[in-house]
Amino acid sequence: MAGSTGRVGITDVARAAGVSLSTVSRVMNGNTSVDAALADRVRGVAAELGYSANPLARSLVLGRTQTIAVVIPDLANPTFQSILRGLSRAASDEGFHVLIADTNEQVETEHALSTATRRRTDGVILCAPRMPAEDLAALLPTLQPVVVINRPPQDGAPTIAADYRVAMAELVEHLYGLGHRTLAFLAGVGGSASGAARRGALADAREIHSDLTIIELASGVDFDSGARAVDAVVETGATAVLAFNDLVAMGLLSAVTERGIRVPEDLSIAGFDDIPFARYTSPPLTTAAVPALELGRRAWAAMSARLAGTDSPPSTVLIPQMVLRGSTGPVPPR
Amino acid sequence: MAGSTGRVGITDVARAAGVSLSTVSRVMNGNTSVDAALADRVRGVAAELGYSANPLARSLVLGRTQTIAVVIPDLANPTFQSILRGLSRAASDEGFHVLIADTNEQVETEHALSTATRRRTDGVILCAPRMPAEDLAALLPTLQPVVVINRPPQDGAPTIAADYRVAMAELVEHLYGLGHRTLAFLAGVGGSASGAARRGALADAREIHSDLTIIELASGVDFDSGARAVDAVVETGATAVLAFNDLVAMGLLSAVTERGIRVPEDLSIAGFDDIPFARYTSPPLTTAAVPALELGRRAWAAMSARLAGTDSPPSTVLIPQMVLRGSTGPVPPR
DNA sequence: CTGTTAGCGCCTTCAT
DNA sequence: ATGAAGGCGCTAACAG
Repeated sequence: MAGSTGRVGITDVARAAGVSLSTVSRVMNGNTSVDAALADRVRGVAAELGYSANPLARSLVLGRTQTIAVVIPDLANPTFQSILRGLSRAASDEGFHVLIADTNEQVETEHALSTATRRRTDGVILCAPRMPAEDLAALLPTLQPVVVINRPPQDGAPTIAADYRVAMAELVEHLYGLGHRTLAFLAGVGGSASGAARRGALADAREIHSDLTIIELASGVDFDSGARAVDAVVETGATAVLAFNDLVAMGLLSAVTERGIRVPEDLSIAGFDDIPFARYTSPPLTTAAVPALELGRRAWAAMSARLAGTDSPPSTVLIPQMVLRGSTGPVPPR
Repeated sequence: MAGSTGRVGITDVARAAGVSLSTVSRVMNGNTSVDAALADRVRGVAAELGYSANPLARSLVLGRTQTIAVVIPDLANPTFQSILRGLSRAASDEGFHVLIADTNEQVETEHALSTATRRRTDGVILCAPRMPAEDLAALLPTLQPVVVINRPPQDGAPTIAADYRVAMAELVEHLYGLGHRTLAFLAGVGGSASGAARRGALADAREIHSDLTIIELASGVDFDSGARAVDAVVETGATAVLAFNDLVAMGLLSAVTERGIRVPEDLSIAGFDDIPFARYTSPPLTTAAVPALELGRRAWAAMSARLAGTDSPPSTVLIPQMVLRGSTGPVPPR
């Protein structure tokens, strides 16, 4: 293939070094059964010609690509960005490449996209919070090896998740402790696993505190939906708000401030996730710190273990840490 | 290969349909020269067996992977995130996959990483703001097809860039118009192309306004470096600050507010980029809106054109729009 | 219109 | 220790 493609192939090296293809291949793969002197010569020639093996051809014959796929719902969401970053760096440290698939919050495309990316990679790391449980269970076997992020434990796939439920419970207790008895919950988009976990915590809290009212309000998962919820929130008469995430909290905080409502004097607002910006709003946001970077790292570690045949824990759960900042305070006197 | 790998290959389909490999291949590739009835039967069998062509094998023989590589300096930077997102969605719309390479701000690894990713893809989109110009020029030919983001026009590679210079000039004029005569510039990390552009605008401004003093201060490109710069900024006696980017501006804003310095009454602060969070600080940040999503889209469009053999403009420049918010105001009376 | 025959570039038995 | 040959799964001439 000499000059045909412009790229130098193993054939060129073999010819230039006066050896066979196999020898070059062996040398390039560090096979020690090659005479040291010969090996050196081959390496010299390879270096001189700037040769390195075509990864595509290697992938085909070896059946591995040194690449993994990461499927995430929305590249614009800071939490997924952090997961991706943790993942990407960890994988890169072990010489793996990362193919990203942003499903753009379209649950319908998740199946096709993960299947498609799987075929060009050695495995997929799936972050699909809203895929129905049965669909997920049916999809997993076709994706092996696969690791799942932020879903309950699964059969045949390691799971890395943050415990949204205990974190939410902590947040509620925090507000209850401050004297709040009427809470609004900006519920985010329906059908997500972490949403169900949050809701579970709220149900528990209502059980525990009979004098606690929590009003669930529909919302999206971004700034705008938080800002748009302002009227609905005010109408509930709640003295504190649990936002689905920090984005929603920030949107609400901004809209509420424009209305002249003071936070936390008139209204307490708690976010969720602790995205990097949460500490820079004013007041800074009280929230639950989901360890997204670590989630990403662990997801890679699980994948790496599966690829190596090592077995890893079937399910690891990270506990978000509540971080108290200025956006929550005592219930206003009435 | 029937059950050997567990995957169904073209051979299985051919056998099951009682036709040759070529026929299956033709059908799967929409080659119309196949008898309609036969084609239907083959499609039926393929569907039944859940067959679809192995992308690796196709890549090897076709010489294309339907994948592009994106090299970016830091996945944690909101601007690069937006570029990536715009890129990823545009590419995905045309059926292309995206391999990401986060160089983690290590200029030394940019060369190796872009070369490595190039070999598994059909082209690379390079975002390497701090790579020395000569290194870039030398690297480009080896990466073809390649498109470059946020660098001056290059030989043999389309360039998509925002005009940091005119945007910075606008910001300076804005502050000058408000009466500010002593400005501090938080200069970011040295050696970046956009940094040079910013500095150029500052030099111009000093030419134009002989009564204008701009003091350059070292800084990083993130929150912390902005916060850390607070003492140095105060020492300069500047009444307004041009931060390298919104991150730095937000860090400074936060630190300055803690000091009891009021923004913009005591000090004006301007950011750069208009990241999504810039409008949610308090006061909201005056900044220059770099159209990062659009940068990403255009970069893909340029790549797509090169891949198709179409020619695209060798260099497109987008003008950031200044957006005036609350963090800048009239110079304080003295 | 369909089947047969070469590869794509590389790794890996199998001989020697 | 080295070379020759086969094949990874697929597409693209080349025949019929």
